[in-house]
Amino acid sequence: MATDDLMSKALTALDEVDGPMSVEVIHRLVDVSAAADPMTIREVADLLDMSPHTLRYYERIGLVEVGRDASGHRSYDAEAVRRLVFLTRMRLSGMAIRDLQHYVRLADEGDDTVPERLDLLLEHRDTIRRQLKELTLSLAATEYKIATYGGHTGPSSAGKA
Amino acid sequence: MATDDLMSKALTALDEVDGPMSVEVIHRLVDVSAAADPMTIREVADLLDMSPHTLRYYERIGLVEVGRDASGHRSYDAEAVRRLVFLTRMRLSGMAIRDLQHYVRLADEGDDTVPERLDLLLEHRDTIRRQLKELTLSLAATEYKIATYGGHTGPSSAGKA
DNA sequence: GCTTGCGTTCGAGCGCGCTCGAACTCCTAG
DNA sequence: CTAGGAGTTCGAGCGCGCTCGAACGCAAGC
Repeated sequence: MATDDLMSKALTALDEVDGPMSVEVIHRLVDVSAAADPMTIREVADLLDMSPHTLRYYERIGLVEVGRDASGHRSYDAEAVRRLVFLTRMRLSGMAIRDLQHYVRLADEGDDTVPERLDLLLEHRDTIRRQLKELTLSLAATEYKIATYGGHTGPSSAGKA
Repeated sequence: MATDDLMSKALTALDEVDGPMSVEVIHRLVDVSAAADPMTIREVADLLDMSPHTLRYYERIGLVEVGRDASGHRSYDAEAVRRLVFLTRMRLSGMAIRDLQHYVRLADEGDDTVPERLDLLLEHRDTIRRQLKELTLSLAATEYKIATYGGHTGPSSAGKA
């Protein structure tokens, strides 16, 4: 499959900014959260850069099922983590919680719903593409404005304040 | 100035999808709302793809000043339209209303605040770049998932339903 | 003249996606 | 034995960005 294409695509998007997080992000992206053993809520929260509050919220609205350990604490297995990685990736690209609930419901209904899920994904892909275009325009507009203000349009403003 | 660069950049982002709106969008982008004479709220709303409600809201929270005609109706002059084009462009790239209020306040204070405005723009530019990366990752993830579901990763799903 | 339609002001309401506080349980370290 | 810290459940609250409804004004067309 064209996984390498996707990878290189993703990697080219990672030049410049951020730097040290690129590897981590790629791992998250393809859910190489490999680790077999269950994680605590804190660990998952740190991994996905979200709060434990939000993780509990996602569970309670039915986005993910999470087991408990002996003392009643949440225990996120590989499956749960995988799903959460996917969910946060979709959230980051603007998919509504409502739609994720729909998707998850379909996923839980089994293979019969693959076509419908595929449709949802294709639609979302188009949405992302539209967003990319809008953002690119906004970037151009912002850089244009920066130029009129006499700012240089360098790689980053990181070292300013 | 490097306006042509920005233009071609923006244009390359417009291939594929949408088609007929590209010219319109470019016009909006560089606020070639050229038209000298004032516009009605409906016209501005249509131009910017937003509701009259929202335009009134923007005015009331101080983002833009709008005059009235003889019968008390809003009359958007070129300046107001230019500002609204800019504001919606910033909104589309995720700048918070609060920040736009700040920016507008600075703009109304005169040229002394140009450096601070420049800072805000540089920061926003970086934000947009981060978003572009996140979105690109999400797109890769989505296409990956589509592939695992057996979908072809063509240019668009437009002709499906 | 009267309706229709688009505009006005004002304040309230809403959907989204968290976010928080209270009250409680459990484990661990000192 | 006790204090601290991290987890739990439950329901309520909040910030954002609109969005709407009510009551009204004005101007054009039948």
